[in-house]
Amino acid sequence: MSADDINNFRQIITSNGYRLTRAREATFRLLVSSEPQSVAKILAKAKGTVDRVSVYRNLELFEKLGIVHRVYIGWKHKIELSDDFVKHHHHLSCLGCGKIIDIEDESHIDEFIEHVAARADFAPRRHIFEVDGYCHDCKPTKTTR
Amino acid sequence: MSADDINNFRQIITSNGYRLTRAREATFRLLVSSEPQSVAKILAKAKGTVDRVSVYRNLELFEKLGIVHRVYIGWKHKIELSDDFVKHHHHLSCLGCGKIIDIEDESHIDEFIEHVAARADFAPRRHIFEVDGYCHDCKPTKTTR
DNA sequence: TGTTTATTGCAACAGAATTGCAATATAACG
DNA sequence: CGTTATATTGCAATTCTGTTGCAATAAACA
Ligand SMILES: [Mn+2]
Ligand SMILES: [Mn+2]
Ligand SMILES: [Zn+2]
Ligand SMILES: [Zn+2]
Repeated sequence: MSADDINNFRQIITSNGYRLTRAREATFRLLVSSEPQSVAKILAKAKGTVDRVSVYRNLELFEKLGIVHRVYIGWKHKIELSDDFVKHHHHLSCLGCGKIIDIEDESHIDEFIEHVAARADFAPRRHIFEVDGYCHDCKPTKTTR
Repeated sequence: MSADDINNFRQIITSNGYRLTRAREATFRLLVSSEPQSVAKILAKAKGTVDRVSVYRNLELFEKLGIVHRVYIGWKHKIELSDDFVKHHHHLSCLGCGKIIDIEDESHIDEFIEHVAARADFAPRRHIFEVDGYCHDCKPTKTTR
């Protein structure tokens, strides 16, 4: 989380006619970790600083303004900083240890989406793509012992 | 929903040592519509016929037995008949009218997953892939008027 | 038809998210 | 600056979704 990110955040909030508040900025700072976080975790971090309700309301606002977006990992959704803050991408998530590996290569998916969308005369806007499985350390196939 | 589907269903239930009950079969029949349905919708349909709790418990069982699986559409999960009933696939879902178009072509995604997984020494198990956007009839780009 | 026990339905509970509203803090203006 | 209008907050109460315990019920099977 750079100073630039904070300025960028302030810019988005104010330029859209919303007020720059303590609760708002505190909530934004909780999203630092580049890894996607569950709402529960964010609420836990916010405890004592920002009220639950305000966290919910601001996450909703952030989503509307494109500051964050949801990703699905392990069949639960998590919140992740988006676009200007962290480039859109996908994940390999380990069912064993919970590790989350970023998938850098977006172009293949975009191509594929273009392909199927064209055939159905469909104009794509967003997509979800997440993979579950086992990481190097957790591969159950490995007969280490 | 053919008679075969019902027989197939009964076969799966009994051969796994579970009992074929009124509530169980009624719940299965609620899944008829080949389109994925929200749990809320299924519960609404079940109202007065099968208790909420039994619906939950049986959907869980169906999932365990591979009779249904979850898909993510519009950032909410829905229940869809699976595998023997409907082959694994993905969707284009329209933000305008709610229409859901099946994506037949699974091989491209599988290839892509193999590719990224190999690079990370990751053993993939499941994946989510869903696209939102606008269908032919709802394309906002069209300047019809 | 009787016995066994898996399954159901109900009620009570738990946790996540939402809503109403008065108190407060921000932004804008004189 | 100090004042004002109102967006935003925090708290309480509520709703919603899913879960758990348990006695009544009904499948399965002899
Ligand atoms: Mn990521
Ligand atoms: Mn489908
Ligand atoms: Zn792992
Ligand atoms: Zn449409």
